[in-house]
Amino acid sequence: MLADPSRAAMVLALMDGRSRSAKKLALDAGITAQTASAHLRKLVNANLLVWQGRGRCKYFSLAGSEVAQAVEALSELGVKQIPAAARDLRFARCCYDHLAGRLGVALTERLLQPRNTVLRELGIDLTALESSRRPLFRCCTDWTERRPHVAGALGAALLRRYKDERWLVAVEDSRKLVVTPAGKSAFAHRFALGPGFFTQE
Amino acid sequence: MLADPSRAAMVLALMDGRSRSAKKLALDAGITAQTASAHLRKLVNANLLVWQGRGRCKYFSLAGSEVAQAVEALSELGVKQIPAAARDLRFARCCYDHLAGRLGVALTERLLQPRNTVLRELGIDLTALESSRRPLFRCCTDWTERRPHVAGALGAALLRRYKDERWLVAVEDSRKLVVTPAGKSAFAHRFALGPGFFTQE
DNA sequence: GGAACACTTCGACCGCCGTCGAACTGTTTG
DNA sequence: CAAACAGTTCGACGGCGGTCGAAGTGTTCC
Repeated sequence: MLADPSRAAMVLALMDGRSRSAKKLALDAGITAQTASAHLRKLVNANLLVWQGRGRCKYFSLAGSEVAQAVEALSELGVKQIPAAARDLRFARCCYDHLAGRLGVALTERLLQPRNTVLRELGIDLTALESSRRPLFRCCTDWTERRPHVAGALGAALLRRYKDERWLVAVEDSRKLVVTPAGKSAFAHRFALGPGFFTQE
Repeated sequence: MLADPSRAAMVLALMDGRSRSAKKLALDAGITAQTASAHLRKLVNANLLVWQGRGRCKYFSLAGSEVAQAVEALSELGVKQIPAAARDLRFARCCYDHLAGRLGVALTERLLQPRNTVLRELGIDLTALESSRRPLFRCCTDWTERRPHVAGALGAALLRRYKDERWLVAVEDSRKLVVTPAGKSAFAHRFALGPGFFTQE
C-alpha cells in the first residue's frame, strides 16, 4: 500500500499531522485528481487515512499515531538512499503529533533522567493524561537518530506546549520545525542542552 | 520492497533472527528457486537482508534490528486484517533477537519500575552493554499489544538469558516462543506477574 | 439560474514486474 | 569422473494496477 510512489508522497505530506484536501495532495504528488481519488479511497479502506468533508472539499489526515510510526520505521530503512532530502528534517520535525529529530531525541533523554522536574515546571498534568484513553508513553524510534523519542499522549502534550510557547513553529507544507530564539534559550535552560547544540543545526 | 507477497513471506520467515538457505525460503514462500533468487538479490541490494555462503548454500538473515522493527510497525497496521494467523504469536515471540508479545511488554513494564533489581539479579551487566557499539535501549512498539517492549543490546541480552535458563524455548520455523514450567515460575516470581497471567495464554 | 469548482466514475491504455521453463555454473559426494 | 544438488541467468509470458481523458454528481458563490 505504501509502496506506490504517489501514495507514499501523499502519506508523507500528511506526516505533520495536519489535514489536506484531495486536490492539494494530488498536486503535490504530481498526479491528476482522478488518480488521486482512487489512491485516497484505497488508503482510507486500508485504515491508513481518515477524511472529513467540509463543504465541497474532503480533508484527509493520517488515521493515527501507528501509521506515523510505521512510516518512520520504514524511513529508517531507506535513510541511506535519501540523505539529501532528509537533511532538512534531521534537526526537528513533526512525527504526526509529537516532536522528532535530534531535538526530540535530546529532550526525551533529559526527560527520562531521574528526579527531573521539567514536566511539572512546564505545567504538564500527568494524572490528567494518564486518565485519557490513549497510552501515555510510547516510544517512537527516530529514523534519523536511531534512538527513541517520546510519542503517545505525553508526546502530543509536549509538542502542543512547545508550540503554544512559540519555542517551535511549523514550516508550511513540511514536517520541518524551526526553533525560535526564545525556544533556543528555553530549551537550553530547562533541558540543560549544551551551548553547541543548536549551532550544529 | 516489502509489498510483494513472496518477499514479505521470506522476510517474515526470517523474523526470528535465524538464517535460512535460499531453497528453504523459496519452498516456504511457495515459489520456485529462480524466482526466489531474484527476490533475494533485490532484498540484499535494498539492505534488508544479508547472506553468508557455506559450501554450496547461501544462508540469508535480516540485515539488522531496524528491519525487524519496521516489519513490526507495519504488522501493527494490518493487525485487524489478520487476526487468525497472528493469534499464535500474540503471547510470546521473537522480534529479531529480543522478546516481544504480551510477555515481552509485561516484562518491560516491570523492568521500567523504579528501584527494581531484577537486572542485577539476572546477572545482566549494564556497564558492559553500555560500552558496546550498539544502543543499549531501544523501544520497539509491539504490534499485538500496542505498547513498547525492550529492544537493543539490552533486549538481546535478556532474551539470551531467558533461553539459556530454558525459561523460553523457540518453536521450529516460527517466531513463536513457549514458556516452560520453570519459566512460568521464574517470571511470576521475579517479575511479580499475577497468577492469572499465564492462564490467559 | 449559471458558472466555477471539488470530487468521482468509467473506460482504455500501457508498462512494469512477478512468474516459470530451460539451460548454465559451481560445489559436494561417492 | 559422474551424479546430485544449490544457486543463477536468460527469455518469454501474463496480469495487475497506475495513469489519464471524458463525462457525471454535488456544492458554492455571484
